[in-house]
Amino acid sequence: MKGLGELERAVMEVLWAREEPATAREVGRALADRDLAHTTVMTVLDRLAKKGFLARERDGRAWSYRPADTREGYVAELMLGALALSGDRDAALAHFARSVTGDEAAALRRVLENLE
Amino acid sequence: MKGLGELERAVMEVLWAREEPATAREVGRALADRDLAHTTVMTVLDRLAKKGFLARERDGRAWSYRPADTREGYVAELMLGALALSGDRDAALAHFARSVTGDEAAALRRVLENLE
DNA sequence: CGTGTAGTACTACGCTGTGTCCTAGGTCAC
DNA sequence: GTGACCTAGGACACAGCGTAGTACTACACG
Repeated sequence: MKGLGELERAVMEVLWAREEPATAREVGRALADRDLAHTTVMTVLDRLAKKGFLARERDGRAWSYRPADTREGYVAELMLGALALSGDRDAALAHFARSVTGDEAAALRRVLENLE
Repeated sequence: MKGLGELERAVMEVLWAREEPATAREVGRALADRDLAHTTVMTVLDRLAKKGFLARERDGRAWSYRPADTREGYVAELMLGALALSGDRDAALAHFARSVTGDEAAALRRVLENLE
């Protein structure tokens, strides 16, 4: 699992934040503050689709994009990727557990208890 | 927290695997199968030190390098970095907790219980 | 003492990934 | 048909990383 670039992540944010799929035009509008050329948005969308982060389907003449995975899923993937770099996964997990905030540790505990 | 490159990580592995600090020559020997030029090893060591992953001190004429952090610490940092990308940290943590193996979940649970 | 060995600093080059955009060309509404 | 809108594909710059050469310094041994 590779991390994404700055713009790529911003684009994913836009798509994760909507329920609906979006066209390049719409994503561009959502990123209006960046003042990007339309083709820039298209290129990024295209690359993200090629990398499997987005699925696309026709919407009239245009393509409509939607995330292939949830944001949480993506983050979890990244975390697993980091974990995989470790020789001693348990030790790394322990270190990690001690690094999150108390509230998060509690949240984690709750999830783990309800796991089965 | 940025991820490291292939060679950079390999070099870190070498240093994490030893108790003692090591010189460029020693690291090069440990990576003998890669058949790297001595200067290549030095460059990588230098970059890692500049990035803060290694600390170095004089050892005769040569520099001796040792990791600035443990491997588990590094992995935990990476995982936290990934987590920080999430809008909803708890949701991402939950997703993550459900992604690790059962044994790892148990290990996590143990750590979290002793944390309180 | 000279010469080789080993060490350092500095510079460089190619490849890949990412941000950025242009140009050329198709299509639909009016 | 003309304009608005869309796409595909190519392009270019910049950064990060793998890789290494050069130039210079210091020590050890014959």
